[in-house]
Amino acid sequence: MDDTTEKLSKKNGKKITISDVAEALGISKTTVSRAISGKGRIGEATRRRVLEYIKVNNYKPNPMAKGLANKKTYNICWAVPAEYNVYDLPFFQRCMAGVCEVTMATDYDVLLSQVYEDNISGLKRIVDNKKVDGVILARTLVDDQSVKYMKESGIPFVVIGSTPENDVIQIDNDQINACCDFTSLIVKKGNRHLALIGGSSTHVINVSRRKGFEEGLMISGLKPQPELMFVDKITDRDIGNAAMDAVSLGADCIICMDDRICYHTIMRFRKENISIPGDVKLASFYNSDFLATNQPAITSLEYDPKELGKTACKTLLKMIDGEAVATKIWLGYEISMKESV
Amino acid sequence: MDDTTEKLSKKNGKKITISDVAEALGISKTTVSRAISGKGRIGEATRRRVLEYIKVNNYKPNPMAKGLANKKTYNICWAVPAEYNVYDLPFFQRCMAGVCEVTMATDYDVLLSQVYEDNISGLKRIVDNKKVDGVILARTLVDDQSVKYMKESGIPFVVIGSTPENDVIQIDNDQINACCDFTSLIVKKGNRHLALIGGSSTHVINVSRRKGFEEGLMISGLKPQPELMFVDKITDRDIGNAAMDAVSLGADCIICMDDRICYHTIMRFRKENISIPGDVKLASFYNSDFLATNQPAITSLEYDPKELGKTACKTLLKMIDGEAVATKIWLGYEISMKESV
DNA sequence: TTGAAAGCGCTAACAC
DNA sequence: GTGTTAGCGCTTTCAA
Repeated sequence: MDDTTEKLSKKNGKKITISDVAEALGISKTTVSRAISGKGRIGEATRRRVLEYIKVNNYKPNPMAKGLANKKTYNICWAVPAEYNVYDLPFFQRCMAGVCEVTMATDYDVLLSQVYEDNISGLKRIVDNKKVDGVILARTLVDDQSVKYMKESGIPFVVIGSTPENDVIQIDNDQINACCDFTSLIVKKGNRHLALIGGSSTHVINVSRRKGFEEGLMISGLKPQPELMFVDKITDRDIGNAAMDAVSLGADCIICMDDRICYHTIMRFRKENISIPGDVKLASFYNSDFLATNQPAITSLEYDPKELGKTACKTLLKMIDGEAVATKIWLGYEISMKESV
Repeated sequence: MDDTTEKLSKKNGKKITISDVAEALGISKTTVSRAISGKGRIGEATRRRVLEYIKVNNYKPNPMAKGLANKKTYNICWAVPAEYNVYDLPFFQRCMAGVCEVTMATDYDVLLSQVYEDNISGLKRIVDNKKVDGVILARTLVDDQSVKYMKESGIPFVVIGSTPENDVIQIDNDQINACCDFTSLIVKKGNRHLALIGGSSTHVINVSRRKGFEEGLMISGLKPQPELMFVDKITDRDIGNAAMDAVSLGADCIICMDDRICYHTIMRFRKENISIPGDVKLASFYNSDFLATNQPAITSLEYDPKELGKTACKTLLKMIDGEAVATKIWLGYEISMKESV
């Protein structure tokens, strides 16, 4: 934007309004509005004249006024967990990048809300204050306050992940099948005693992964061994201990539910001089860049978080426009076999 | 909120407006408005009656209408780098948490904008569309388009970091002094050949850290050795190679400009069987959770990113309210000596 | 101390 | 095809 344009777009230092445009062109505000929105009948000539003028003069409609008039905000809410660890970060960041990429191509902007497992007041405020036209919940819990609240609120929303609640639009990778496939493939590689180390079972994703793991064993003709399944391991200490226990109990391969668990397992093994894959094999249900540079390379299940974000956002935008959408949208996954198994 | 309140707060399923409140109380909208805003004269009795009523009925003023009337949006923009390699950095997330914490205690919400080094169209759109009352730039570049654009725009903004541009409100840790202190302390520990590995010199922070490093050597009576200073190392490969070169050139200690660099250095050394601190010592100019659990613990400089976010946000809010603020606000740092040096 | 009325910038019936 | 008019929900003079 050069200086000339800059100056033209203001009127005594203030932004120009639709009235200024109308007046300058000697037509009514309605006509200008129609030219811009494309709604209603309007002569092709006038339409072009208006469009040309607003382009030259860099006129931008005021979203506040527009919002007030048609009861829309042109904002969506990206609700991310406030409690997370570094290892979850890449996931949410990539999802968010997907969301932003989609909104950039539309009239929408993204309002941020941090939600806690036990405190969703931030989300509530944004929704109650009518500051957004829809919301994306970045993760789901087994018993999820945000989901319940959003259902009551009546405004469009989607979740990234799955939920037991009915009638909720969900965008997810098919965790159960993915983990089932992954597990059975590892069994095919000759491993018979698979251990599982997982995080909090308040998270739907952890429950699903565990389920997939068990199914994977079953279809391989193995029985899940409860003593080799360690769940709700939150601290790095607990994770490390679970890993050591798995080894003492004779596990030949440990599957970690996520990268954080995998990372702490590796650290503990390094400390205890347990070699991968010599003493025990190792795999992870999710691969981020953290593990990407590890030695040895970790066998893992890979998803595309950015695509999740994009799909979630596109779906939400459709809902806001009143279009029908599928309740459940599944995205793919890839299995990446490496030296660690 | 129980069901009764829930129902009271709606009128045929729609949110109640200021008119509804006025009507119900048999007073004018003006009076209701005054009771809420606290501006203008109003009888104590009526004021309390109104406040009581809106509380019971859960009335929330519509920010769109409010915004249109007094030309405010009650949103601020949090502009973060969109580059892929910063996605995983906890730094920006923690800053953001600070920003959100502050806004939560006010009427403001946070609008997100991803900015690229060479493309700030997202920021421009948000500002041009008047969707925010102010913006926080999460990092600064040596030649920063966003800063220049924001200066022109005329709307309040602050930067986290430093900038050569004049009259820009900056919130930063004193990187130069911090890195200088840190470097000289490491020299005092008996190290004579310090290598530096740094990221892009388009970032102000990297330039400052390098400067601090050089000053630290000088005040310790050492001369910076150009061959031991590796900058603009972006990819994990380049970083690893620089680290290997530093070792072959006889460095006794390597200082990494940030965690990502430190992480990749560690990974490479692990691969090449170079021991820390046995073969070479290692330190980082910034410590995040990345390194927190590393073995051996990494000597590092520690900042408080959340505090940066909080301070930046508070400062911006003051500016929006027309208060005067200091141009440069310095936050502290701590040196944390660990086994790696 | 309170209220009537105008206006913020835009949209959408409803006329013409 | 275009304009008039009445809002959207709130704030703010200006009177009373």
